[in-house]
Amino acid sequence: MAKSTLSPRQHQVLAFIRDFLRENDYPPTIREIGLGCQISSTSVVNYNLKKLEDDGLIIRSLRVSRGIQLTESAPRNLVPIPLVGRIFASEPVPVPDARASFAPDEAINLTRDLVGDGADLFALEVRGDSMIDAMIGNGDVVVMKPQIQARNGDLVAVWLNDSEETTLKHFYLEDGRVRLQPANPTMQPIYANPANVRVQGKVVLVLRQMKAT
Amino acid sequence: MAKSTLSPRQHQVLAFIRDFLRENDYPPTIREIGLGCQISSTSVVNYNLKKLEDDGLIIRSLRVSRGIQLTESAPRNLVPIPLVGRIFASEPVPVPDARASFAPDEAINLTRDLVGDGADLFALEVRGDSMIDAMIGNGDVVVMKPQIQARNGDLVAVWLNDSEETTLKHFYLEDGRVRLQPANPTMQPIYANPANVRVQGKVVLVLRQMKAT
DNA sequence: GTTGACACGGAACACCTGTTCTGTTATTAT
DNA sequence: ATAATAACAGAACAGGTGTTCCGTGTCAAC
Repeated sequence: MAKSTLSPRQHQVLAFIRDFLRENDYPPTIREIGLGCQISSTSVVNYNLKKLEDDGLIIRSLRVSRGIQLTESAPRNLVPIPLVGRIFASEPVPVPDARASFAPDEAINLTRDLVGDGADLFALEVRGDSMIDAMIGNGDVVVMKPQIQARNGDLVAVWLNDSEETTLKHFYLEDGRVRLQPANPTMQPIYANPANVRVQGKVVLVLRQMKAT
Repeated sequence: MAKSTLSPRQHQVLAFIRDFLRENDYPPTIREIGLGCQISSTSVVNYNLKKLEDDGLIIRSLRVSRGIQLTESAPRNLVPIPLVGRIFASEPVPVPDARASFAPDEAINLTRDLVGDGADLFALEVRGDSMIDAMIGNGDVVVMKPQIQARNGDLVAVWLNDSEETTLKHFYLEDGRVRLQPANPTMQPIYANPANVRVQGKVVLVLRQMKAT
């Protein structure tokens, strides 16, 4: 049922479905396929679709309009990441609620190969030059994953209780104290008491967009 | 027509469309949306869909069954940018040929709202810490647009003839000489003779991806 | 109180859509 | 020649589907 030679018609139909899907984002109807492939009868289209399904090239949903999927079609690889606010040195990171509703008009879409599954991720726009020792400047966008605990080496956003500021540093727990290492290797680390630092999230990705020309 | 706050219903509908699309690869009908969102009337679904369309979140094809596309996942929104090589301080930027063939597995896909039209763009991976005064570190990826001339304020990759190195700086032509200003405002500019600098391209975007957990 | 916008329900309509049935034509095997 | 099969056309049907019209209730403004 799987392997057989495709007739020219079946190639034509398959190609049409691909093109149609690329153009419209939804599959064609039987009659639209007929129109696009110069097939005057719906039964003939249905006939060839059945062949394609027998060959495992498409999957049909019975009695469903436009119920055609390409088996080759890749899973959706765009992940919308809500841009939930800004990050200042003088304020804690505004970590969003677990399932807070977000306005997708304020979202950044990235491919799955960049951010993986993308669950729980959120983005913040950096204001001010206070993160410069993390090589992050004014206007940069940081994509973060909310988490309370950090592992050694993670670039995390931490709130320092006594100095009352947010900073982005590489996190190391060693000898009972926390070393916060700037990403810029020419700068010196900060040492802090674990009780004094509150990890708010881990930086997954940094995005800097230049002004339009 | 574009800017408004989405009602909970509209969030619910939008989320349902996303989930349905992920599950079936084709968009839902109005009645399927109503079923999935506990909306008993098709007119109400239609009403909310119209709102979503007015907000630019979906695109509807009139009188077409399942004629709904998410603007966020429109295929035309994705721009593949070839990752053509690495950039060292000690070598000129490897600007690619106009239409050199590139393997798609070595490409970065970004949305059009980030990089615009995307024509001619190419990406380079930065090696070494020599670009730190531009807030660009080892492993960062820079997306560049090839160009010979720069406008004041552009962040450009330039090759310095006499010191024989590549650097990323903000470009200013003033009083017959070139001022190369580091993006990091705490650092001092370099002044150079225009004959000594060769502009190779303009930085459009910087991407920094953290190591996987 | 009245008005108007907003969100929703119900019903009806016309068309779309998948399915099925009956034929027709050309090719190939027997 | 005859039969079988593949590929196609046309028509008809039942149900799906988008659209539209007419309501109801709520809420804030005036």
